[in-house]
Amino acid sequence: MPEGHTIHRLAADHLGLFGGQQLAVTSPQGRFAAGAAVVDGQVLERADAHGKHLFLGFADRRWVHVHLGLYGKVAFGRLPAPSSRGAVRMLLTGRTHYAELRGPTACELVTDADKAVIAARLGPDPLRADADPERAWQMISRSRAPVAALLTDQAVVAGVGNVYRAEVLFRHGIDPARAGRSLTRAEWEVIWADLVTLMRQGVDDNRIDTVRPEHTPEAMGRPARQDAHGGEVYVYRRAGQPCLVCGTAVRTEPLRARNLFWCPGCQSR
DNA sequence: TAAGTATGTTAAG
DNA sequence: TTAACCTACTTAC
Repeated sequence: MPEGHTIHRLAADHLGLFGGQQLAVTSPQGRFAAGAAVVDGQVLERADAHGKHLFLGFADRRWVHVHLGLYGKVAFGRLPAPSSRGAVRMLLTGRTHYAELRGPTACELVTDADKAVIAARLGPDPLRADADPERAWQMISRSRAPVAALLTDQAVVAGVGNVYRAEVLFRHGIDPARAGRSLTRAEWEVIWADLVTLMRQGVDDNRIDTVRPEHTPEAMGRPARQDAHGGEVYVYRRAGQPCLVCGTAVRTEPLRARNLFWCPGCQSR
């Protein structure tokens, strides 16, 4: 589930379960053994999320930088930890709970300076209070690239992934193939505001829901659906199925090695 | 049991 | 542009 909302939720959960505690930090799988040894026994002081990057801040300004990539997951549980299955890259053990990290693209020890370098190459994050959507607009309004590609470019907007980009474009009737520079400022402002709303909701619910109340199956008089990935969405992974609003078959096409989903009936603007 | 797919990024060519 | 990486789940046989 790793789009930005997942990472911000993880930051809050780590702080809530482990903040201010000395943690046992190990790498049962071994690939983070050296880094784990450095922070083992240290107090977790902070947790920060920037886009899809998670930073766990220990004493002496040492950060554990985690990027889940496509497969990474964190599983929390109450102690005692069960004998875990599979490869656990990092195991955190606190007073009452544990956290198991599996399959991340990145799990490494970094300094303040390293963290700043990562943050500097990211665009504004709709989930951060310090985000400046104007920075994204400057790039979008000058780009010939499709708006769908710009939205998942982490240098333009940080934290948006394949689900949020498909859904936010659907919600505003925008053709994903349109060039960034064809967007009006008003269209961008509405997209940004909606990303803030949707992603905050995603953090609270720990899943992605984008379907407006008036379009739920119940409201539309259709049988209830079950989306395999949890949340209720309009177009993501619904290729070939009828659009929840207009009935047109949802389309999919690869865009830069990711599957893009959209409704040709609703998204003509 | 095997094959296919995935909410992502990086490095090589 | 392509391959590589990492894990878990679903579907096909």
